[in-house]
Amino acid sequence: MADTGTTPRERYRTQVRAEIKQRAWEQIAAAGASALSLNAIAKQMGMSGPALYRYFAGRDELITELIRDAYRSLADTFRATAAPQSPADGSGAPGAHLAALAHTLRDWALDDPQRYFLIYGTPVPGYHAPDDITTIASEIMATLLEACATLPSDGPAPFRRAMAFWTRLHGVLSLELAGHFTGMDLDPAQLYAGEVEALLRP
Amino acid sequence: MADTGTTPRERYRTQVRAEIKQRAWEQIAAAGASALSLNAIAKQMGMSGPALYRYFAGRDELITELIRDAYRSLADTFRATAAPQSPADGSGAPGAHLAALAHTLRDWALDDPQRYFLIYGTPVPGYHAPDDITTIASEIMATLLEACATLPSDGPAPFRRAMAFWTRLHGVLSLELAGHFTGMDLDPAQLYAGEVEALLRP
DNA sequence: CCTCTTGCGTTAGAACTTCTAACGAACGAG
DNA sequence: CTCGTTCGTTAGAAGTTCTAACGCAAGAGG
Repeated sequence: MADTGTTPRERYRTQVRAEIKQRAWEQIAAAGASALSLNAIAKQMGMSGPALYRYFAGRDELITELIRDAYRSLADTFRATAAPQSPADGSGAPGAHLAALAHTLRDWALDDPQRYFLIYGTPVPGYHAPDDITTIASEIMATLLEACATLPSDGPAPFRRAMAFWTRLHGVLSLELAGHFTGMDLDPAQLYAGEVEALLRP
Repeated sequence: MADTGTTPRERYRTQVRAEIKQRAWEQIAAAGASALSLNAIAKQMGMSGPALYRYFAGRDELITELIRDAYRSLADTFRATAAPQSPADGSGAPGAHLAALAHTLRDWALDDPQRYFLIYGTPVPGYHAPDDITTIASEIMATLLEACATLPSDGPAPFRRAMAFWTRLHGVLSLELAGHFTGMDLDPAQLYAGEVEALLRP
């Protein structure tokens, strides 16, 4: 499976890169992105520090790669979320695709909260993502926009609807993932579902 | 002004602590909380590294103190946001207090985005805020709840309304502050105002 | 099959970081 | 004026990222 690359060298290289990234994700899930340590990853893999620099130019490039993978993962997950049996003319349930996207988003975020925050969390003031990453970001937005365009248009314009969808769901989701709802006698899933429902009937 | 403490020693101590925190805020605003360096602060203040440990037990305690100050600042700013000339019986403009809180929140966040993210940004998996900080957090929530309770009650219950207020405004605000709207031909202030308006008429 | 270039992992070390320990000096209370 | 507390210092341990130089192993070309 997945013999990326032709030569044995390339295969080995991509395999090691993949393992490095996997350990990096484990560290990030455990203690956040700021606690990611190249040295610790190297030790876990049984090799000594600077060896990792054969695979990533540095900590920043590794993190950027993880951010790219996170965007890619969300974009693919969004794309794979088909409108459930809607006959392309938008009959069936009108907002089924949007609702499916909403629940896909929440599942994806809950699956790895720190991955979500790598995309939508606290920005680093100096940092600017490379162009290909912003391209993936607009892919995500495009998927959302398409789903909004299939709705009956007696409500707001597709773009306004998409922005409301994005901002409101991110609002609930990020506060939930950050733990701001704990001890508040509140079911985050229900709050989320309530916002989705409100979004589908304006 | 503000001669906190009686003895000269205490005055000097609180003054140095204040300067340390101020430099810390500058660093955080410039490069994010993860780039905060005690050594750099010490050098800026003309003293050598470990001297700061007389004033803060370590980096974590300093950051916790900054988080506390951020919460305190937001709570005070919220409390100071009076309902504009509403005669206590809730006549006048019904949602004036809520609208004022909304704009106060945005102004406060724009004034120092990293301070906002210190409260509502990416959480550190291991970290749990001390009890007094969660107390301040509930102060903020209480202010919001009170403002929601003065609304005509043909809409949702005050608690639901407060949650919608919180999550929706945080959704728009955090995405704006993180720069996710750049290059999107969209006025964040307008989007924000639109959400506020929608919040006031359900 | 043999060479030879390319790539990988190593150690050494510089420049950082947080943080502890021990020392000396200055300050203020008695 | 003395004496104890507090402050700032330097030294150093244990981390971190990252560069440089070295040796070895593995694949490519003759």
